[in-house]
Amino acid sequence: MDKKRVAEILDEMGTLFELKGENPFKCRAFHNASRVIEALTHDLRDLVSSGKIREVKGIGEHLAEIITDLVIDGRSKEYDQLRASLPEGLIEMTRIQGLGPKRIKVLYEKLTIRSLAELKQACEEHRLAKLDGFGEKTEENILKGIELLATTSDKHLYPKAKEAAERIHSTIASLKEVQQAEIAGSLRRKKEVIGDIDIVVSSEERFRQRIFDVFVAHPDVQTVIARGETKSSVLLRSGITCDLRIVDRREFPFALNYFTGSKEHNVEMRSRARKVGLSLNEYGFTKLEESKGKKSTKVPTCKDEADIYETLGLKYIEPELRENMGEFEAAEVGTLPQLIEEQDVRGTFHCHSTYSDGANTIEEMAEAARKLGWSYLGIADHSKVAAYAGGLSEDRLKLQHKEIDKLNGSMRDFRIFKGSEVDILADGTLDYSDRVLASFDYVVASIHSKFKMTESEATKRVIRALKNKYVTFLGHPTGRLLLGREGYPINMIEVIQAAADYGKGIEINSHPLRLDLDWRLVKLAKEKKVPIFINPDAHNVEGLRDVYLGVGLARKGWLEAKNVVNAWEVKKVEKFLQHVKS
DNA sequence: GCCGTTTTCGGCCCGACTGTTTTCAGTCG
Repeated sequence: MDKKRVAEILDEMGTLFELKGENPFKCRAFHNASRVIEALTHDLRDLVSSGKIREVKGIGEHLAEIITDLVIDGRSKEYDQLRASLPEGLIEMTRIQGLGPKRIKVLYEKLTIRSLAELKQACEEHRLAKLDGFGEKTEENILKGIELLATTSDKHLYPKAKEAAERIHSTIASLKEVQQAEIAGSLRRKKEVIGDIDIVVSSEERFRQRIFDVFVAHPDVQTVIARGETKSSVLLRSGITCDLRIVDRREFPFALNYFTGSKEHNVEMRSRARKVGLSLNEYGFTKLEESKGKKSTKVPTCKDEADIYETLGLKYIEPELRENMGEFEAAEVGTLPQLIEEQDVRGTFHCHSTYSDGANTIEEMAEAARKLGWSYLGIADHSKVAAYAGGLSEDRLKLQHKEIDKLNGSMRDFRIFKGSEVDILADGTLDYSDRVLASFDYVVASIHSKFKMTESEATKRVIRALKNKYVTFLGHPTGRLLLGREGYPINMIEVIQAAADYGKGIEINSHPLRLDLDWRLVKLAKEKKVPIFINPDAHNVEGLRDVYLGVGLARKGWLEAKNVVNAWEVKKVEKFLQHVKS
C-alpha cells in the first residue's frame, strides 16, 4: 500500500474515533500521523522495513504497528474492525459544514441516522429539533449544508482563489477606514489548492461594522455564513468561502501571522512561545505567570511578523515555508534559504509554438518573453508520436531549426534555444533517434500516453528515459491534474535519485492545472542537488506568465535562484545544456 | 495516542461564532 492511501486510512481512523467519542487527543494523534505520513520525503516501505518509522515524530508504538500492517499486508485488523463498527455514511456526514462528530454521534444513537439521505429526511420531518441541543435553525443549516455539498467543492485552484481574493481585497483595502489589509491563509503560503480565503484587516474598532457592511454587500457574495464583532464569513458566488477579520493596528502582525498558518506552523509557534514563558495568540504575546499558567501583563508589541519570530529567537520565516516541515530548525540556526524571486527569472524552457499545438509563432513567443524582461526562451514542441498535438516530423524539425537560426541572427541580446518535448514511449525509449535528439540544444522527456502502468513499470520507464544522454530534464513528472486526475503511480523518490545520479534536471511544470513537481518533492530534489527548470508549458504568449506560479511553488520547495536553471545567465545555461549531453 | 533538558505521567493552542442555552457545547480554523 502506498503512503497516500496509508495517510487516508489514518485520517479516516481519526474521524471514526471521533465519531465513537474517543479521547480527542487520541483522535488528533491519528489525524496528525496522517499528515506526517503524507509529508514524508523518504520511502515509506523502507522506513517500515528498517523500523525507522518509529523514529518519525508523531509516530509511536501503536501507530507504527498499524502503519506496518498497512504497508506490508495491505490491511490492518484494527482499521477493519473500526470501520465495521460504524455505518459508512457517518464519515460522509462530517463533510457538512457546521456538523461535527459529536452531533453526528447523537443523531446516530438517538435517531439511528446512518447516511446523508436519512439525515435529509429527518431534517425535513423536523425530527432533529426534538433532541436536546438541536433546534429548527440547526435543521435549516444542515439542509443548507447538504445542498452546498453538491454545488460547491471544498478545494479550489490557486489562480481562481487568488483572483477571487484580490477582488474582495481591493474593495476592502480601498476603504478609508482600513489601515492595513492583507490576504493571508493558504493563498499567502502559495498552496497549490486552496480551501478558503482569509483576509486580515486593521482599523479603529468603531469602524469595524462599517467595513463588515461593505464586505457582506460585495457583489461577489452569495450568502453570509457568519457575522460577529471581529470576524465575518461569506460564501462567494465562485463557491469559495471567504473570512474577514478585523483587529487593532498593533494586533495586526499577530493576526496576519496567525491566519497565514499553517495550523501546524501555529501550533509550533505557540509551543515555542510557552518555552520562553509567553502565551501567543492572534492578538499578541502575553506573559505566562509562574502559578497555574495564568496570563497577566502584555509584553512589548511587535511592529511586524519579523519581530514576532525574533521574540522567539528565530529568523523571519517566509510564508511559503510555514508548514512545520523543517523551517523552525533552520530559522533557529540561521540556515533558511534565500528564496528565489520572480525577478530572478531570466527565461524559460518548454514552450510550444504554431509548429505543434501552440497558438503563437516562435517569433511572437520570443517577443513576449522579451517584454517580460527575459533574455532567452526555449521552444519545445511535441515529438512525432504526439500526432494529436501536431508532433513534428523530422522534416518539419529542419524547417523549425532553420527559422530559429534566422531569428537568433536577427535578435540582439536574446537567445532562442532549440528544444523538443519528446514523448517517453511505453518501454522508456524516446520518440526520436539519438541522431535527431543530438540536433537540439536540450530535450524535455515527458509521458503523454500509457498511463496505466504499475508503479515499478512506470518508474523503470522514466528512469530509462533519463539515462539517455540527450535528455536534459523530465517534464511534468507525475502527470497529475490538480482536482482532476491523480498522477500516474510512480516512485518519485527513485526518479529524483536517478536524476541526481545521471546529472539530469526535473521540471516544475507551472501550468495552473499541473503544478507538477509537487513542492514537497521539490525540496527533496534540492537536497539531492537536482537542477530545476521552471516551465510554463505555454501554448500561447499569455501562458508564459504561468512561470510565476511555478516560482511560487519553487519557493514553497525551498529553492534559491542558484537551484533553478532559468534563473541563470544565458552563458551559464548554454554551458550547462552542453555539459548534460556530453 | 504521542511526547519528554519541567521526562514515564500529565499535558496536549486557543479564540470566535452559532444556536441552543440562562452559562455553554459544538464546530471551525
